[in-house]
Amino acid sequence: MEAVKAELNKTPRSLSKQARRKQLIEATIKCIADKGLSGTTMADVTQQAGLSLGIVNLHFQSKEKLLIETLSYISDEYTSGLNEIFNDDNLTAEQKILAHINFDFSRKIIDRNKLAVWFAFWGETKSRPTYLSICASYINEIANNLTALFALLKQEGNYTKVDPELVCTCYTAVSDGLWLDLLVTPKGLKPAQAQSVAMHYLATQFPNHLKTRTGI
Amino acid sequence: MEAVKAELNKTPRSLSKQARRKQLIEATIKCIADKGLSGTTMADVTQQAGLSLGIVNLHFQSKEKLLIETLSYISDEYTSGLNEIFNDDNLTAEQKILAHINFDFSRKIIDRNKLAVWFAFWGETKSRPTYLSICASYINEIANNLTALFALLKQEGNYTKVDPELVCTCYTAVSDGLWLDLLVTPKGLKPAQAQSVAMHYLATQFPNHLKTRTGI
DNA sequence: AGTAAAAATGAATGGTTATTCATTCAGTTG
DNA sequence: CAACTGAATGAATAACCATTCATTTTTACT
Repeated sequence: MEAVKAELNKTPRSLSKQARRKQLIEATIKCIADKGLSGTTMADVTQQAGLSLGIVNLHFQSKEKLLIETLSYISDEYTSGLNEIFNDDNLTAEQKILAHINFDFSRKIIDRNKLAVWFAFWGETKSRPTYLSICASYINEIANNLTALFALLKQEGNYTKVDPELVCTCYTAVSDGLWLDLLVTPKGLKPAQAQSVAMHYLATQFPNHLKTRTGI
Repeated sequence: MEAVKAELNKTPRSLSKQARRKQLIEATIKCIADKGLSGTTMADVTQQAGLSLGIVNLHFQSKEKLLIETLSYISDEYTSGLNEIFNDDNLTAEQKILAHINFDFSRKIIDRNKLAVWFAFWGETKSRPTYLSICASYINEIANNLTALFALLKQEGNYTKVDPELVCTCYTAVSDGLWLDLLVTPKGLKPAQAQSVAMHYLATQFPNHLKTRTGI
């Protein structure tokens, strides 16, 4: 999240500090996936990182701050990936939508450890407003961008009956619901299947642009 | 969940025992919504119920068992409501689907306290297989019933291109995703809006039977 | 009313865990 | 190489919390 600052401030010391924080955040992701949010202790995290017990407080002051940084970390990864797509002037609206859906179901994003972290935090959202506030801003930003893309495609393809805002809400819900499926998997949904389900929905709205793949 | 047993075994004593368990489970739901799964202590639950500290261990043996019973409680409420619809021989396939969607977004079900509990447990699912096993069986049962209904409607309406299983997966994802929206609500989605989003999806598949309401 | 059984209470217990900080270790500089 | 600086360690601390159980209260039945 402070990658830029780290780049500029490039003494070996501070770089290593950045790296250590990242190492601890990634250990935290692993622990939350393995033991749940309530089940992860400082001892777990530091052991997972192969470091000593006191290290988290040294770098993050408190457990709570480590958790917040962990949520920010995966939020940033997701948002910045999408922004790259939105801001790529070489892509048409259709291509951006395709890139978006590809990204939503790419290995990097639907990694089950990270999904477990997402849902662990969402589950605590009502009781911890801080967690919500980290997500709230990016959720709205993405929704606005996506709605704009759907509006463009509507114009381009003369889909007079399409309501871009509705499609955005519905697509986002499909995507979130499929993420949950991928995490929970009693049915054993595979990433590629999940992606084609999402695609199937968009194809109902923009049939001339997007074709559903065969089968699920 | 053992309502039947309680009915048969109707001494005042056992009825009261049943009632006390329910009281504690409902206090637990409130606490999980207010303080999160990790933040809920025995003292919180018993205080919320207006009872003494030791009462949970008396009725549930342990905190873990209380949590499991709480998840079972809301699972059963959901499943039994849906089964009533599925098993109602007076309804056509179309009516059952409509009843299903109405139920999915009824006050009783999308109560934010209960949504918070659903997501709290789903967030821990990967690390606690017990939680998953409670949900897994009912998830598959509902999916089978719903798929069958979609297959019926397909036949009835000659929707040759509809894939009932795909529609079931997608509808379920939409519904789950909207539940998340209703819990998190940075956009402030209202229950009625959520329902019409779900309806909008089904209308893309069965346009002659289901009409989307105007606006979201 | 009297008694026995069941339910409820909450102080005490013991285990767990976040945080602190005196000490050790490693890297840098003159 | 010696002195210095900041990172890392982990034993000790203090707070928290689930569980236990001796005691009290309520209920059921005679």
